[in-house]
Amino acid sequence: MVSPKRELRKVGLTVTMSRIKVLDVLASAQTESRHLRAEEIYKCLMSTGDSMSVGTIYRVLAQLEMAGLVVRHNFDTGQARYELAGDDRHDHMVCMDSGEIIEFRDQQIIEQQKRIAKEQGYELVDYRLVLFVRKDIRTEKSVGGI
Amino acid sequence: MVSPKRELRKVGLTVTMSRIKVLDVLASAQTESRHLRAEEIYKCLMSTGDSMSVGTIYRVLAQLEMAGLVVRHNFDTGQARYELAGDDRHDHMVCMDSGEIIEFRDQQIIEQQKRIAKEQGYELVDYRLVLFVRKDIRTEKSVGGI
DNA sequence: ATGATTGCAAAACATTTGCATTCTA
DNA sequence: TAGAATGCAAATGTTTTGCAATCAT
Repeated sequence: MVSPKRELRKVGLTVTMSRIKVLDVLASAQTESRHLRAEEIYKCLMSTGDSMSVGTIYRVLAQLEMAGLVVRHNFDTGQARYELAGDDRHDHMVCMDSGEIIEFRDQQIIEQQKRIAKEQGYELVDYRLVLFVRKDIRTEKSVGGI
Repeated sequence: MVSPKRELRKVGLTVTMSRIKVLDVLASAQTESRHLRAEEIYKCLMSTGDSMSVGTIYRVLAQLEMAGLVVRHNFDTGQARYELAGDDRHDHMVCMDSGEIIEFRDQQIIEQQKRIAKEQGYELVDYRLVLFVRKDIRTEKSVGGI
């Protein structure tokens, strides 16, 4: 994210402190590959003295998501997690032991999905893919009995 | 599902009216390839005169899920949807126009995922895959700019 | 100035839980 | 009969929203 202000203008949103602050928090979290919940963004802002109401955070996130600047995830059942949308579309794997979230990109899997959709007479518009993984200890295991 | 009672005993759950009724509703919904929300199960039971508290429905669904008799999905952000667990592991695509949910099975995509996990030094334990699709009208479109 | 944005608190919503009652084995 | 399951309602946790005050252009 070059400049929050520029990004906001580019997508037709007015430049406000709230939006800039939320983008800043997400940007700094991104360098650590973190995916934040609204509550975490709120606490993060509070800790730096930037107060903002939770309601506003949700509103800002919704607007940024609609504008395509932010992506919302639902890894687990529970709270949504947010991250900056980059040029690089990627998916996630979640380590079931450590809770660590690993990002990955794989063109092949997207092609497969397009193929599957087409086989049913549909066109792929979007998808959600999350892999639940464990450190590879050379154990032969299958998924869902397959 | 051969017999709800037998299934319940098999997984070590006592046979109660609530559990049987919920399994029945899910079984009849399954023939229409429906994935029900707790609220829908509740209404379905009410409409046939079988009253059951919402709290119980959630408790029963949680138990059935832990026992492996039921699978919980989170297609959209919002309420969870439940379906009977069958022997056949399958994934879903959601039509963005009609809201229709199509089930599909594809071994190739699972192999791809195993490969991706392994490339990162992990072992695939489970995954969530949902394709968002639209009736194929021969429009060339790409996903996420890819 | 004016329309969009925000704070605040209440509302909405799905889901969970405590406790007394009822049911299963 | 004992222990598990249920109804009911209150509690929870996340997210949304109405309205008056404030801000961006």
